[in-house]
Amino acid sequence: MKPDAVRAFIARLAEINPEPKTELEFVNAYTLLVAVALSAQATDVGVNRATRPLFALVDTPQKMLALGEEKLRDYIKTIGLFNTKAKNVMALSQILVDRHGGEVPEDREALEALPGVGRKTANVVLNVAFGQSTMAVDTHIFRLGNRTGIAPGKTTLAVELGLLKRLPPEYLRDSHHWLILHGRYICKARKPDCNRCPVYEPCNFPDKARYRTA
DNA sequence: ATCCCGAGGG
DNA sequence: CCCTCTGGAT
Repeated sequence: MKPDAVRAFIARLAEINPEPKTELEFVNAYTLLVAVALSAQATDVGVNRATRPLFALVDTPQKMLALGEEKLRDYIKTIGLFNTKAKNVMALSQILVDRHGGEVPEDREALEALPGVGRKTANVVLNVAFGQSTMAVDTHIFRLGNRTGIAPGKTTLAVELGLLKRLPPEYLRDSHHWLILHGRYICKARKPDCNRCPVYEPCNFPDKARYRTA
């Protein structure tokens, strides 16, 4: 996609949703970190359903350690990969207490050193909790990067770097939300809703006409 | 059967 | 690169 089309694409999404926000529920940087760590291969709706009662009681790593892995597992049983996630959240909470004064570190290296926290999760925390213009590439953004032609790439890292390079800087920080929401509700994996698409014009999806039926 | 705000291990 | 972990929704 040409630079002008990329700008038109993102500017249109910005126009529709001037103040985009995360649909994951959280009350502070720690609960955001936990929520994102729990979101692998799960829907936001499913994660929120599990974390709502949890975060009402547990909103610090100290409280998580006091809760214990068994009880945490009960809270997140309905989310996929719950066993690994429960272990990771406990281990990560212990590290926050031991090495970071119970706070969520504000740098990528320290975040990615936490168990269960990779580049994508670190990027979300840096962006949402600390205001950095990172681009967290999840399943939706990876699909959109390739499907629309904004930033094609074989890996999530390639798509991330492509987006960082091609998106206008002033739109960078919020683009994470615009793209993810567009992917979730319009440019869906199975049946992209090209009829309701606000960026049909600049989009380079080869099959877009085929999905505009009614 | 496929997808959902992935990460870690081999 | 591949595989595994995993319940819930469609």
